[in-house]
Amino acid sequence: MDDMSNLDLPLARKLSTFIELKEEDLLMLTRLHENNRIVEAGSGLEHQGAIHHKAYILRKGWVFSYKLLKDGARQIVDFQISGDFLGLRSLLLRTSDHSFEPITQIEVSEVTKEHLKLCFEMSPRLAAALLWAASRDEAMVVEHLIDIGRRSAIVRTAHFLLELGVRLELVGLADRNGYHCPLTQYLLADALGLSAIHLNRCLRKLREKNLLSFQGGQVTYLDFTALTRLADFDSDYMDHEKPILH
Amino acid sequence: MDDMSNLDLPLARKLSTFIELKEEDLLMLTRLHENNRIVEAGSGLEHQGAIHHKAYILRKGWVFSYKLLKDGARQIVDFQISGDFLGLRSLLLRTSDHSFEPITQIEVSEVTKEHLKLCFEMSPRLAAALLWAASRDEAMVVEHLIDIGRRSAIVRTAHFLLELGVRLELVGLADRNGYHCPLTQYLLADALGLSAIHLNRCLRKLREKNLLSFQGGQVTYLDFTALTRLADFDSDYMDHEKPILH
DNA sequence: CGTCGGGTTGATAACTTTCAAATTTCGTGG
DNA sequence: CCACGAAATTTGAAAGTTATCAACCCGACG
Repeated sequence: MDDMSNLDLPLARKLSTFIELKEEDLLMLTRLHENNRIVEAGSGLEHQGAIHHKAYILRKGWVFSYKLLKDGARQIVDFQISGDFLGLRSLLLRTSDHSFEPITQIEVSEVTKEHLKLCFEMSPRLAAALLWAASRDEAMVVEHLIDIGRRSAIVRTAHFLLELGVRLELVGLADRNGYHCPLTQYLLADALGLSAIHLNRCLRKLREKNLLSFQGGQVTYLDFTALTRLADFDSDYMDHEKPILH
Repeated sequence: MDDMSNLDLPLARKLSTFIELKEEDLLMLTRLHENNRIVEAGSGLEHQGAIHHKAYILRKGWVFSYKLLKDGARQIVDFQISGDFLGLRSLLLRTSDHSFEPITQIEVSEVTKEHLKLCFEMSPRLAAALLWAASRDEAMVVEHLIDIGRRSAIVRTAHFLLELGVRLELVGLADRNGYHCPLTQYLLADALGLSAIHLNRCLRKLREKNLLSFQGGQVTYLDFTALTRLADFDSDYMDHEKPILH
């Protein structure tokens, strides 16, 4: 059935959690996924300040978006997972303000300005849903900001990993026990604004307290309730409702 | 002339920097500004988790958006100035994820879900421009994230104040000498993820180095070039082009 | 005049980074 | 299956940054 092949797309799965995707929306979604590429881990996708006017839908794999500072420090802004957009903003603004790099081998669908225009014209419902998804992503950057600004290193670590878990659940890549996570401690540290060494100690503390373990590419919740309590975790900001155009 | 009265709106001024506002756009913009309110400094506008489904355009004054943590700490996510949106996201998602509070007396125009719908239908150009503006605001939250995550306290302070200056320039409230700034050191500290005491020392250092002074509600650049160099400041991420729908 | 919010300063404590090095893990070729 | 090298993780010790606590100053305001 056509529906099945479409809901096979992580983005469709994500969107369909919130709006009922109609025939024309699924059609448009399929068109957005026509131009596919596979990119190997480690290759730069887009460079700071480069003019691209291209965006991607991440179908499979992990990516991080980051910015390098002139002193060589790196701040990771976000990790992207299946169903997320890459560089949607660079379609709207002249410069792309940060760079992307695949953590694993990834599969992406290229989305052009023309795609988006078409989408706005042919299926405004879908366009609104996409903007809703983008808006939701923004909400998570805000939470990330709060993590870094006002939470202690250990709380911050716990909170971030929980948040990541909820996102992965949305596309079926996590459950209440934990999830597979290909991040190195260096990557995670650069996301959390910590040194890798200190992060390592925080992870150890979380493990020793029997709250969460992050080993061998696997995040495991050891005591979910206690963990959310420690992390001051509240998934409300990811709560969902239909977007404005239904 | 009608144009003049419209460009008198800070939002119109901001948008018109990037797209040519046509008759129908200005008309729609005017409609968005029909329902006005004045709110005194210090009164809460919207509470964490409250369901509002209302947004505002800030016409005059300063607002901060923030989140309180359960341990009482406060992280300020952003300051809003003339022409900025308040709570646009709460129109799209069920919960508003953080609270707003006016710093000064403010003038706002209330924008409802219906307004936005109408806007999408009647003037998609304008709708796109509004989304562009929102996207631009998001880009600034990202820069703010980088400030907090990987810049030292003093660089962070300088960078943030420069960024604020550029935003104020867009609506005619700053020039290359500096700007009026009603923030207290406590507010600024909570935005930067610093203690007020440490921020105070950073400000002193910036003053002693003859880079920037922040006193008596006035930010003054003492040596703009040296300041941008210290702050690793690059306004590229705020660069502008026409939004996708022209 | 007294209070209050904001700003400033010093001393101390806590947290986090940096540097250096040992250990473990993992992919690859022998 | 084992050896090897590279990458990732872990630990210790020392240094640096930032927070916290406790005052004190100052101007606005009733």
